[in-house]
Amino acid sequence: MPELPEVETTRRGLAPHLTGATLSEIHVRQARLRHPPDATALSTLCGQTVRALERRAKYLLMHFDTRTLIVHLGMSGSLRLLPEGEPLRPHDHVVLGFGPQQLVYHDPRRFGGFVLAHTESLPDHALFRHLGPEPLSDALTGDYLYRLSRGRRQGVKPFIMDQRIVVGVGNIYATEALFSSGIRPDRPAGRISRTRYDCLAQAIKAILSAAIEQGGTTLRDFVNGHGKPGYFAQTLQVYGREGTPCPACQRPLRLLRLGGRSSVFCASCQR
DNA sequence: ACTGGCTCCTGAGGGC
DNA sequence: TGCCCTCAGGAGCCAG
Repeated sequence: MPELPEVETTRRGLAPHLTGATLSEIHVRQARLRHPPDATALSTLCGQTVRALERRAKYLLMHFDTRTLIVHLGMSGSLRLLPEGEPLRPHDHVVLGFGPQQLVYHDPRRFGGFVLAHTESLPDHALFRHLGPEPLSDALTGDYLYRLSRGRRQGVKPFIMDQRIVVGVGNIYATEALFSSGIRPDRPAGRISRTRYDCLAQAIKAILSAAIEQGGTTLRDFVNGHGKPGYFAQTLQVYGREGTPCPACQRPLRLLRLGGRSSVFCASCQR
């Protein structure tokens, strides 16, 4: 999935085409998603215009006249804009018609979905209430991570992947940011110095920003709003490269399993 | 309060 | 060729 850079890439690709467009029809072809789309509720958006397309964490927010349609891409989701009448493929679960173009939600693993919410109460919405700050905002600092991590024995990698701590950092970018800042993924979060958290916070921002610039990371099937892959995969230093030489010291990269997620790291460069 | 483990689902890839 | 196992970009829920 889509981590933050992939959702942001999708948002940037779609915004110029969807902003100001009026929804003409909605087809829910498969409602059994993690967040099941309610076809009846969604149909009340027909005739309304998209006022803005925003992102919060890994959620895409489609603001209509009276309500906001929240879209999550789960692990394998993508949105693409097609000419009306273009043939659909397997796992194209929801189609939003905007006159001559259609926005197609595709999600083989069905971990994503759609939630309709009242725009004015979005910050209080159950999906958003407990989310941490945006990683590219000034709220994410080394000092912030340092303070929240005190007393925690959990590994630093699951710690920075916890959306209550900071949003948008998934397995790929957590792995890369820890390599970049020289911190072992299994080091207890509470046993890392303020200085090293400064370095980690900067690495998270730098890597997410670079990934957005490159259109995100395509491992299997991520595509932006126009069906194009992202190019950050070629920039990845360690993710998915266990057993191959560390780009810095040439020693073989090792694999750990932390919180059920694979974590590649260099035992020599990361302490 | 934290933490790790399990779960939802489909598809790809490796070993035999 | 085919079968079975493991793993994959997320994240909510549960028990200890």
